[in-house]
Amino acid sequence: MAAQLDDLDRKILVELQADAEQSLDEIARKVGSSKTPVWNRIRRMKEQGVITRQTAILDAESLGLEACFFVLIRTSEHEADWQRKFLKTLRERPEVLEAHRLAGDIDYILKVRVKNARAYDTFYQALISEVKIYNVTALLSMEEIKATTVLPV
Amino acid sequence: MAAQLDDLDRKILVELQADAEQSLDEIARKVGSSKTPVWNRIRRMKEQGVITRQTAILDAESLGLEACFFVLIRTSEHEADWQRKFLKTLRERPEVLEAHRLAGDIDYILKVRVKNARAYDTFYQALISEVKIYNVTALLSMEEIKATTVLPV
DNA sequence: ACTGAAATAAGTACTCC
DNA sequence: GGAGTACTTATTTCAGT
Repeated sequence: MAAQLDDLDRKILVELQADAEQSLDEIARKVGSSKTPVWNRIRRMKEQGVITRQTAILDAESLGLEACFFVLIRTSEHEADWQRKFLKTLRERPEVLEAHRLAGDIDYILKVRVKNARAYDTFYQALISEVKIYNVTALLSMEEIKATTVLPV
Repeated sequence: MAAQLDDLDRKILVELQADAEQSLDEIARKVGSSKTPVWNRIRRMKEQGVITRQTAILDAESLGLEACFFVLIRTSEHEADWQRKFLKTLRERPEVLEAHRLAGDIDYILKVRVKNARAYDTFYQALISEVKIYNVTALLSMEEIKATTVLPV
């Protein structure tokens, strides 16, 4: 699954993660190469799935999404049918930004972005009405210390 | 802090979040407008900070980052000096993708992406050697069910 | 694989409505 | 505030090394 990447590829990825709006010329200059090889490598990395997509990152506060919760979920149900329904709900709800199935004591963790605590409660009520959940702990974020999409390459 | 956005602004944000590589013409067509207003609105939203930046999203697996941990941290220290050092450490470490200060029982939550469990342990040892921490629980992700940068607009 | 240049397409700015 | 258009700049392709 891990792609073969050389130093030049990695330098290009650093630049694209920092700012995907830079022109090819600019990226080429920064990584010490020229347009064509940079372009060919970007194309190859897109084909290989190393570069998934290019997106605009928005400021949650500006959109009025001022509350962020991490939700720890324990469940008693582990049947295929229950899980399918649960996962479907998570994928469909736009306020769920992340969802992971965990090893150990806690079964799932979610990251949920909403307008305020009331909106979280609405989400929570909807979630537990759709699927049976044994135990839920919501952790309220007071301060986003760091949030980056930049992976170390 | 919340910006005033109309329907057209929101439609543009939907498109930019879905795929920031689309041309202005394409976005204009999809949102039912023309180049000039779309361009002016994008520029305005960048100035206002609604659009933070544009970035390439990479596939963690392709980069060999196969392990993801959520780290719950309790601390006995709440002095300004300790906190400054702790936050500095988190911001400097590229494997820490997210860090939030929480309300309640648990003080901090981190999202950490590393190559494997051994790499996590290296990170953990480095962290606790730099700052005094009362209690740490690491939750290992078995499966990334959902991970999106798309905010509901 | 990289260089350089040519062809195509997109971004930017201006005028008019 | 939006449409149309002219101008500038970037992306993409291709021949040559």
